Amino acid sequence: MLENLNRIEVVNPVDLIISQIRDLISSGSVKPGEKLPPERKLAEHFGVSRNQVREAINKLQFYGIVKVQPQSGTTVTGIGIVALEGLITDILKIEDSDLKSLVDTRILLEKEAARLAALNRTNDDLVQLTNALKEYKNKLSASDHAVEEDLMFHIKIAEASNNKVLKSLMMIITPDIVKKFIQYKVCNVANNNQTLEEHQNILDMISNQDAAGAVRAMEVHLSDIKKFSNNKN
Amino acid sequence: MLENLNRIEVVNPVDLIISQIRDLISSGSVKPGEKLPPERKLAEHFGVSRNQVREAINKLQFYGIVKVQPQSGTTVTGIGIVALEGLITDILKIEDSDLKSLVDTRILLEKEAARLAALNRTNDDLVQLTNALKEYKNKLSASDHAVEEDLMFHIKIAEASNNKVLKSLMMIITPDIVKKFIQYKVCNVANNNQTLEEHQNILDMISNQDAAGAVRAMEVHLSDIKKFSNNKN
DNA sequence: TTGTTAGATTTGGTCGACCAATAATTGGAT
DNA sequence: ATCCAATTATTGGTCGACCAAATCTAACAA
Repeated sequence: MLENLNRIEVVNPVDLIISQIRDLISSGSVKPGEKLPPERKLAEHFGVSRNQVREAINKLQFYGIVKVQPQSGTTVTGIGIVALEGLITDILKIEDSDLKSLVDTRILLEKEAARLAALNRTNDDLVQLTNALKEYKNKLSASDHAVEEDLMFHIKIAEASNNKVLKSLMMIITPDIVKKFIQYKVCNVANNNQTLEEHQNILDMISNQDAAGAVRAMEVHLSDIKKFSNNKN
Repeated sequence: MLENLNRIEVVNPVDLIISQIRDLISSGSVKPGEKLPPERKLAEHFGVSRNQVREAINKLQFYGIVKVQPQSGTTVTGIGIVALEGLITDILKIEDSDLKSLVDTRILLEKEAARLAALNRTNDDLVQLTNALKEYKNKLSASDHAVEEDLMFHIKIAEASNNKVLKSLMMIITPDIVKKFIQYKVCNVANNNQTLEEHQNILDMISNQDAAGAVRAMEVHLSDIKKFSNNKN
C-alpha cells in the first residue's frame, strides 16, 4: 500500500542553487578565470537569501570549482567540463557505492602502496610501521576490536610509499570502508591473530625492500576481504 | 632582508575551532555515536560566534566526521582515529602534491579502469565513448586545445568500468592534473593527432573486450605523460 | 597626458535575532 | 504505577543588517 505513494522529494534548496550556478558556468556565461556575479546579485536573481547562495558557493569551493577571494569576488577555476557534467553530486558520494567497487579499488591502491613502500621506505617509516603494528597488537589483547588501529597500519604504509596522492585517495575511501564493514559486521569474520601475522609479513617485506613480496603479502592479506565482498554483491 | 621576517600566521578561526572539536572527539569526551554539544554551547565555550561554529561543523560534515540532524543535534560518526590523526588537512589537499605522484597514481587508476571497461562495458558505454572521441576530434580541428574533451574521454572509460569508486577517485585527481598540466604547459608537448589515434586504439580494445590489450593501449597512451613527469620532479 | 591619491562603492565576512521542528517535561486520566 | 497528551525548552536553519577590506572613480597635480 504505502510503497505506491510517491516519495516526497525534499530537495535541498542549496543543491538547486548549486546546479543553477553550474549552469551559469557550463553555458559559458562565466568562463574559467572570470568572476562569478556577486553573492547579492545571485541571491536576488535566484530569489533566495544571500546565505543560501553563500552556502552553495562554499560547497562549490570545497569541490574546487570556484575560489572565493574576500572583499574581491568569486572566480571560477579552470577545471572545465569535468566537474560540470552533472558529476558534482558524484564526487565524494562514495557511500552509495557497492562494497565490491570499494574493496576492489582499495586492493588496487593498497598493492601499489605496498610496492612503493618497499622501494622507497626510509628508516623512520619502518619505525612508524613497527609502532603502528605494536599498537594494533596492544589494542587487540585489550579489546578484540581494533579496526582503527588496523587501518592506521595501512595508512602508514601509504605514507611510506612516498606518494601523497596515493595516501590521500586511500584516506578518502577508508572511512567508507569502515562504515561498510561495521554495517556488514565483517569484524566477526576476521581472525585477528591471522591478521596480525599478515601485517607482520607485509612489514618484513617492506623492511627487506622486496617489492614483489610486499605486493604478494598484501594480496594475501586482503584476499579474505575480497572473498567476502564478492559474496555480498 | 625580507626573507628574515617571520611570515605572519593568518590562521583561519574556523580551522582552530575544527581542531578544538577534533580534540573533543579524540580525547574521548564525545564518542562516536554520541551527540556533540549544541552549537550555542560550543560557541559560548570557545568564545566565538555561533556562525563560526556552524561553519566548522559544516566542514567536519563534509569530511564525514560528524552528521548534523536538523532540530535534533550533531552526532559523531564512527570513523575513529583515521580522520583525527591530524589528517583532516591532508584530505583533498592534493594540489600540493608533486606532479610525479599525481601522474603515477593516475596511470594506476587509468589502467585498471581500462581493464574493467573492457570486461564490463555495455553497448551504451561504447556509444558514449564513441561520442566523446568524436567531440574530441571536432574540438581539435577547431581550436587545437581540447584538454577537457581529452579528459572527458577518460572519465567515460571510468564510467564504463562499472566501478563507481574508481570513477570518483579519478574525478578527484583529474582537476589537479589539468591544473598542473596548464602550469607546465604540457599541451605543447603533446602531439594531438597521435593522441587521437591512441584514443581510438583504446576504444577498439574495449570494444573487443580485450582487457590485456586495453591496459597495454592505455599504458602506451600515458607513457609520454609519464616521461614528462619523470623529467620534471 | 600621466601618475597619484582621496573618496565612494562594491565585495565577501560576521553577527545577533528570529523560525520551525524536534525532544523533554509535566500534568492528568486510567 | 502507567500511559498519553499538552506544554515547554532546546535544537539547527534562516534571515537581514552591519563590518572591514579591496576595488573602482575621479579629481588634482606634475
